[in-house]
Amino acid sequence: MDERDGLDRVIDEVLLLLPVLGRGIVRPTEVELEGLPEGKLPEPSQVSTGHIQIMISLASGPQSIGALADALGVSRPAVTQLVDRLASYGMVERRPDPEDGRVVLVDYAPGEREIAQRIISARRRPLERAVRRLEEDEARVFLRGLTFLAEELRAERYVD
Amino acid sequence: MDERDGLDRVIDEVLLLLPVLGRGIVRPTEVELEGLPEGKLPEPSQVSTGHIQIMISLASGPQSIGALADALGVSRPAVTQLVDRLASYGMVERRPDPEDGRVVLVDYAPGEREIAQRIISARRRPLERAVRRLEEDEARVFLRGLTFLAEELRAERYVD
DNA sequence: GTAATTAATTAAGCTGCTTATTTAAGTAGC
DNA sequence: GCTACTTAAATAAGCAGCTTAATTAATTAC
Repeated sequence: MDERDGLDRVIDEVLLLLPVLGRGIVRPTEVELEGLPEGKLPEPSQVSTGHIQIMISLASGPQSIGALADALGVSRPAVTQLVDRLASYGMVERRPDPEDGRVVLVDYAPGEREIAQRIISARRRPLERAVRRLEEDEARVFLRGLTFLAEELRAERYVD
Repeated sequence: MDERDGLDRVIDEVLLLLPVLGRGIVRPTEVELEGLPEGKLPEPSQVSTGHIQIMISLASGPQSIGALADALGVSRPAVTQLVDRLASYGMVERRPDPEDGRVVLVDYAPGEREIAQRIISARRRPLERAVRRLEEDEARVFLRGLTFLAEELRAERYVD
């Protein structure tokens, strides 16, 4: 009884908190170029979650559009669009796959790898600050909660 | 040293998980009307986080557009739009404020309060399942983590 | 009673996603 | 070696949710 109430209250609070988080997470943020070579990115460069996910994925080597779509959990056209934008920033390049003429491999443009790394770090910063306000075992619990939530959301979506 | 590594790994995993969550949270979901009076909502009714937030806010009485905007953390025009849609579903109504002719009060349409309640419950379900996979004290830690994250994201945004 | 403020709406525009369609390249069957 | 199927990506059209800037209407201040 007591436990139900306690959990229910927590659930309600999370329910109120999630939308704020969702918007904060998904919304693009201006990239601070502190210390970056000027002119590499056009001034009002905005980087969204999708862009970050792609940059992270490319860290393990060139990827096809399809592979990126699967990694991001979005459709192929969505990735085409995200890559278009990153390419227009000069951040990534498209290359034909020598082994299969149909696939397009996406990779960092020359020298952009470490710039991407710095952008990822910037994006990671608020998250890092938040997690560091927790003890290590608490942080693990936090991650577990997020994982559960992602699983349940996914399950809900595919119930149809 | 060891702790840094441990936390860093957790942070990286969260970084990868957040976009998926963000999309899952923000994206509208079809409302299952099981047991609801037919015809109340047009068939392909989609309810997004913003709509849910408004429905929850209205539980504590009629609210002005401005109050809702503050509660949701979005602009006034955004709320106007969300309310438009909910009104088109017949879920809410606009009413003039007798005390101030400029403000528009938003309230549940007659009889819609409990329907809203059921929609909120449906939306709450995956979240509830996720949280119930945690112990109560873990759930509290989870909520704390989310709160910290929301705070840090907000701080980041207003640093400019 | 004119001027400044405030609340909401309208307008225009952008991002990120979707599905359906098209184009191009690879694979099989005969 | 040509036709037919499949597969990868891009293009097209469209929608939701947000933004800022401009407009309309009501209130308050002097």
